Amino acid sequence: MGHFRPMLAQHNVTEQQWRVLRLLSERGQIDATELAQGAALLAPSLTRMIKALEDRKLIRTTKDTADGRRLLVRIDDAGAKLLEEVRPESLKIYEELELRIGHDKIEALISLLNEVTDKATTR
Amino acid sequence: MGHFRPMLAQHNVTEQQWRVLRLLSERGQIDATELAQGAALLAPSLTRMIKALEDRKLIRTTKDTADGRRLLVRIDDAGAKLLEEVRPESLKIYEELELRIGHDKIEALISLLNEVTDKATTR
DNA sequence: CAATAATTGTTAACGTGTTAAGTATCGGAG
DNA sequence: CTCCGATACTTAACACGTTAACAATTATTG
Repeated sequence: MGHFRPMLAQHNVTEQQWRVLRLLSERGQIDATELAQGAALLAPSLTRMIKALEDRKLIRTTKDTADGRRLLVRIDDAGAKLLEEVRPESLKIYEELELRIGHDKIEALISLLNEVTDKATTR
Repeated sequence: MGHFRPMLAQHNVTEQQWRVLRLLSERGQIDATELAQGAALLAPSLTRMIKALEDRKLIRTTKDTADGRRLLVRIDDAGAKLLEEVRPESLKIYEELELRIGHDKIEALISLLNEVTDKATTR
């Protein structure tokens, strides 16, 4: 991820915040729990992040009227704009990494990691 | 590492602190830079940790007389004792993991990770 | 030898990971 | 309808990762 961080830093966004924004861009309006799962964040981290991102108008939140416990989150204009600005460069970095490491090895690594974390978690 | 943390938590030591203590136990007295490299820690993290561990008498430090910039670190009695207490249980956990995942896959994973991080780091 | 550069470590500021405890709301059993 | 457990977050406390700026010491160069 060290390859992406400089680019993200220029936009004052962290890796995790970027992940959250991309997820919101893909899925539209979702609740915090789904967001946490999708972005691989724990609830406390997400709570902090939502505040920060909302202050910067990158996202917007509303309480679910049907279930008062749920917090619905969606991307805001500034967030969508940021993603647009970052996209071309991020695609380029991905391509470079894939070129350097090789598609097969990336697949193999992801597969092994999934298997291991799965078995290691299955107590 | 989630398997080790509960055990380490009982001794009020983090994963990283454990790594530092093991390294000191293996290598004897070494300077902070070597320690940081060996334990995969950045200098600022190590600075904080050294203070914490020294307060708890788990390690001891002295300034290098030959080179006044260097800080020499070695394990202290309480630290060695802690390692002794943790060792049997940690060996057991390693065995369980190896049993569950399989030796070959662990090797394959380590090899792939090394290769990938190497290539990904080479600019 | 003096000025400057490089090395070693520290401090500060911020964001995140992790655990535990707390609040608010929902849902179901009695 | 009420109580009570479950769910969805929030808050707090502490440790680490990361970057940048800084201090102290050593090495180099002119």
